Amino acid sequence: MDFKQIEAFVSVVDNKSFSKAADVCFLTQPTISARISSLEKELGVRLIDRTGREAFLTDYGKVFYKYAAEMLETRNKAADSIQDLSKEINGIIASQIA
Amino acid sequence: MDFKQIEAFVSVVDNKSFSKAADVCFLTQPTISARISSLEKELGVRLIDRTGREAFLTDYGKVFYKYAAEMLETRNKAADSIQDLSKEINGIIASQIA
DNA sequence: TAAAAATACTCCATAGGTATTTTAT
DNA sequence: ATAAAATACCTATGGAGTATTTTTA
Repeated sequence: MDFKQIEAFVSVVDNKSFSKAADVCFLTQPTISARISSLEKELGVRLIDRTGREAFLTDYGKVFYKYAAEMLETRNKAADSIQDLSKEINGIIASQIA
Repeated sequence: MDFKQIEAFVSVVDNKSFSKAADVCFLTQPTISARISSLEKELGVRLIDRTGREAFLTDYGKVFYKYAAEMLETRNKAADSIQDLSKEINGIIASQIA
């Protein structure tokens, strides 16, 4: 499991389309397809049903989606926390020099 | 940010050593080094202080560690939930056939 | 028939290993 | 002097693109 796969999955779900997700992520449609396929292969289940014009979640996909959102959120929070601490520490260092 | 990097980080912290982490993860020490370095480069801060025999957390590392643990936990829960649902559904299908 | 996804293929980047050097106790 | 991490280097895998085919509404 990989953040790139997770991002692709969430984007496909949010956009209800592989090609739209590709546009939003600045990637090509085959790249999105590959990421979704490899994620599904890894989990051993189909997450997205793409028979028909709209891509929609399978039961597995519904379960996975909330974990996916949580993982992305935690990752973003982690990066933000590090940046905040970094600014704080740099501020302290700057005031020591002055 | 990448689950491989996160796993390496957590393992180094837990084992207080790059080489022990490598053994535990069935990888080589340079691979662990590379994963830690790339994670630190990405975040722009040092997570682990490796002056001295023991590898220990920096202030940034302490902050990052809890998010790292949470991301791994969520990932594992996601995989488990999918496996559980898969077994449940397969059970239902099996009983339909019988 | 037109749209959206899948497939085939090619290429390049990077991940990971081995061998070695550096560093710090 | 020794143990641990860093670095250099090489290779192979796979990630991502383009072009094309398949599918289904």
